Amino acid sequence: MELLGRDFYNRDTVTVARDLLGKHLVRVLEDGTELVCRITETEAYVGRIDKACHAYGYKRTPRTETLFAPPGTAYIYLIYGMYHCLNFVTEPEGEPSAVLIRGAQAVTNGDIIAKNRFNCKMAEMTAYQRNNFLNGPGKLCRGLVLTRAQNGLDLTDPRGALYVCDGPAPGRIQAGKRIGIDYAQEAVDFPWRFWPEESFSVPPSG
DNA sequence: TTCAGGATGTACT
DNA sequence: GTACATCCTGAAC
Repeated sequence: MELLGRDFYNRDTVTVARDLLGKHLVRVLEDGTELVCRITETEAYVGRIDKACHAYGYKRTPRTETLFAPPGTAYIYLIYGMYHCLNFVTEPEGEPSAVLIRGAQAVTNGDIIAKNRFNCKMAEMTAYQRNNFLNGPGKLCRGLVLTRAQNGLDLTDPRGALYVCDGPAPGRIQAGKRIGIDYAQEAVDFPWRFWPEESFSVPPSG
């Protein structure tokens, strides 16, 4: 599969969010094990105009510094004290924008991902666990062993611990409002959340 | 199947 | 001190 390079991320954030659906996210563990997932849900965050973005209005803090990095950088932060969220930085360096990866499906080494999530093999998961495997940003990071230790990684380095490759193109793409940003005033209604029609019959609740 | 509540710690006011 | 781009559990239906 073809590695996505800097040019892929150096574009309009909403476009990148749509184009990431179906792509293969590759996480290389310390021992060389490759965990591969197909991206099934994304959200766009655009600091220039978006009150839901941590760097709205170009606000620079130690946490948001990664959002000002070059496109193709991983932005990972801690949320609610115990979970992590994975984002890909987009647009030219200095434009604080990113795509949140909200959901995925296991492609390879599913048993290792299942062990990280539920401490069991995929075949041993309950029906409830199968339906709630990687369908949320915190769940995805848990399954792929992503924490703030991976914040700032270069996604365009094929020898790095995290990168993205081409994948099977999705069919029709659906759009909707973003999740968990009720504080963001007019931005709560921006239809910047995307998922392939075939992934869900109705918009997932989170 | 849905829902309320709690866990938990960092960033920022 | 307050808010937070979340998730899990257990109870009610």
